[in-house]
Amino acid sequence: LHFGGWCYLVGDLKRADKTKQSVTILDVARESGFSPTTVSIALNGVSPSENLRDETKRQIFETARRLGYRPSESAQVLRRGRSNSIGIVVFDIADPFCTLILRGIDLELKKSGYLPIVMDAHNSLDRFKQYVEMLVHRRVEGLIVVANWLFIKLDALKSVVQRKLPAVVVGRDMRQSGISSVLVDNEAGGYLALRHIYELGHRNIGFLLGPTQLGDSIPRWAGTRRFANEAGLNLKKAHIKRLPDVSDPLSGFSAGRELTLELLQSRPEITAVVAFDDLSAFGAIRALAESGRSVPHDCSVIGFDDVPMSALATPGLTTIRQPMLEMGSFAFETVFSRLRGASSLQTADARVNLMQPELVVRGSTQSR
Amino acid sequence: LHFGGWCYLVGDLKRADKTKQSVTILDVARESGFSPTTVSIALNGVSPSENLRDETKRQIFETARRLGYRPSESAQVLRRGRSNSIGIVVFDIADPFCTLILRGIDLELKKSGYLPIVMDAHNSLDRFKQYVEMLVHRRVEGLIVVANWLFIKLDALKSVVQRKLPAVVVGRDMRQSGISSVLVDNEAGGYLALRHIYELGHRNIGFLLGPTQLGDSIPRWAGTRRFANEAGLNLKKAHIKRLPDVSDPLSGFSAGRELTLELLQSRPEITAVVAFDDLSAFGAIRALAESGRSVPHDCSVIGFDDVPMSALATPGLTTIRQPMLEMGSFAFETVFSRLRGASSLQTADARVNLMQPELVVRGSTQSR
DNA sequence: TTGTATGCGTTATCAC
DNA sequence: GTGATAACGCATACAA
Repeated sequence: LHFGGWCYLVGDLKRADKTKQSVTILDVARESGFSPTTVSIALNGVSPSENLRDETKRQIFETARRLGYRPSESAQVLRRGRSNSIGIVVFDIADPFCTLILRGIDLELKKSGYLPIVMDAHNSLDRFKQYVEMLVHRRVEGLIVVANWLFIKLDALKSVVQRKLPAVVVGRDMRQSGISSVLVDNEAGGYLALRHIYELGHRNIGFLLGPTQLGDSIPRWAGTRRFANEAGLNLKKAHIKRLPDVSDPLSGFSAGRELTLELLQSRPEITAVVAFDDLSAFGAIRALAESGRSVPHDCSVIGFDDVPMSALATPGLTTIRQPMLEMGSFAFETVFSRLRGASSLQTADARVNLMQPELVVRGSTQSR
Repeated sequence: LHFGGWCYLVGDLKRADKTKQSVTILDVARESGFSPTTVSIALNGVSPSENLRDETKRQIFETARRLGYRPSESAQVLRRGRSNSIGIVVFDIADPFCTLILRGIDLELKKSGYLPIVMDAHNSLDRFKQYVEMLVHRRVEGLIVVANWLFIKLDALKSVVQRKLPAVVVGRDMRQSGISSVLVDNEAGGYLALRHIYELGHRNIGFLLGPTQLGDSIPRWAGTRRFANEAGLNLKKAHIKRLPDVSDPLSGFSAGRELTLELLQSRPEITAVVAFDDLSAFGAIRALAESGRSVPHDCSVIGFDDVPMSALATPGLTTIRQPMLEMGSFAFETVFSRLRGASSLQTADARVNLMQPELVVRGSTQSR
């Protein structure tokens, strides 16, 4: 059904010259014969819409559909005073870890009708702060931060806290900033990793610890030590290396490689490496290959995260899986529930939600 | 400098009860003693702003800064009639290929002042169409599609074409739909891949071809055949396998593995595999390992794309690199230039921009 | 049950 | 050089 022009009624000639951008609620009103108010009420299904005659509603919907009417986002936002969008700042969109969390967020988000505004901080703290400010000024109604690497400045989110914006950080414990977090249970994961290696019969085990600045490092290592204590395993200092504090995301690989080379030189008796994460595990595997050892025959390696690559490498990397999709979905739900309950001013005490990790056994570990 | 309240002038009492959301241009006007018009002119640096007294400008800027004034996005959009945003639909945000292109886009985009609205289609054509419609209705001023896998429906972008929205597709040739594309030169890449393997002395070479539905497959294979012709190499049909048409992005790995297993069974004399892409190359490597062959000692493998994982695997994967960052940046520039020249109605003939691939030699290939 | 009038914050037009 | 005014498209209090 096609009309030539858009109905020749009063007032139309005035704007007939300016190329009509898009069909507004006024067009629907004129075309359907009702007032803009009635149209708005009917279309939004609000207030006294249940009192509208069914026939009226039908006509209005029909007309709107026929004209292809879509409400103007900016007009709605301006009028309602709510931006209808939530901000997402991801530390590194090229990091598969972040990417899977993003997808988890997206899965829930799309049901909610909110528009995600996602910004990629490129591993730069400056850019991160800048983007947070930008999003706050855009009046996003909530904020999700997807963190991976180093990221310590507690003040970077202060304007968010000040405005009591519903916010959550995935991958970092931000309690101290007064912001809720969604985290994997690093302690449990560290425990699982060593237990797996131990149960395979390994006793000479090298360890690649996380950078001191990274919040994950401490509990992960604590979990590992807890298992060692329970099992009566003696962790020798010379078998332990720590990844340096650097913000380059690829550094995990090269640092893992170098530290493993050192380890192998001083302690060639090692038959397993417990790496801080998958990236350093891949570095370790590279180092082992370079020093003529094969994985898993000569040495087992276990990682942490379960990035997609871990399943695709040969041998597949045994690792401790973080439930990234679930973490993302949960993060959104956290923000969303605060959005819903916005009226009842929840004190929104910053809480940390721990997700359970899971051992994924692949080809890179084998019994001794 | 802090004021209690926001200046007690006419009309203020009226709204003094409603909690003031944010500082508007009226606040700046009152506070600085000028009219909203003047403030707007000064702040935007438009029209007769050069005629404003320097002192006036200074005062206005100072006041705006002091009050922390930020213009309301929605009001600007509503008034100017331009959304100030461009839409980006990515086929699979969990695909590192897409992700790097996204970053390339972002690098240019952030300089431009446009807001990116990115949508993740999750490898679903339905969702893709839905998102395109959504973005069009949101009145984005331009559109970038980041495609990776199968994606053939030409009509999915028809509303974009109809509205003559500046648009570009990265990773797919969409000339037939009347949309410009940014692509790697697949023909050249296919040529480079085989030349490398050939120059290493391999003559019994297995091939993993791309799915028939995927536009990249044909030119890539054509390039390979061109080199074979020039070198007088006879491509034996039994050495050639084709990946199936499926849309699951991980299928490349498993299909690559299975086809390579078949290949090895029927043609054990093979000493090199030219894979369609990195994912199928990793599948091939897995298959080789499973059948007791080591890479590169017993068999060389070359991929295509250079996803980040290729550098991290052990051995590193030799591959044909697509300049993904550059492709992303170029894509944005294409859209942006059409945005700038919007007035002069460029017929915007759909053109295809080919980017040159590059051979990256790593550990997975070795001379025979 | 439906219509009128108003304002959200900004900018463009025009008058002074 | 600067300011009054209207309008962008929509939603709502209030009137009818």
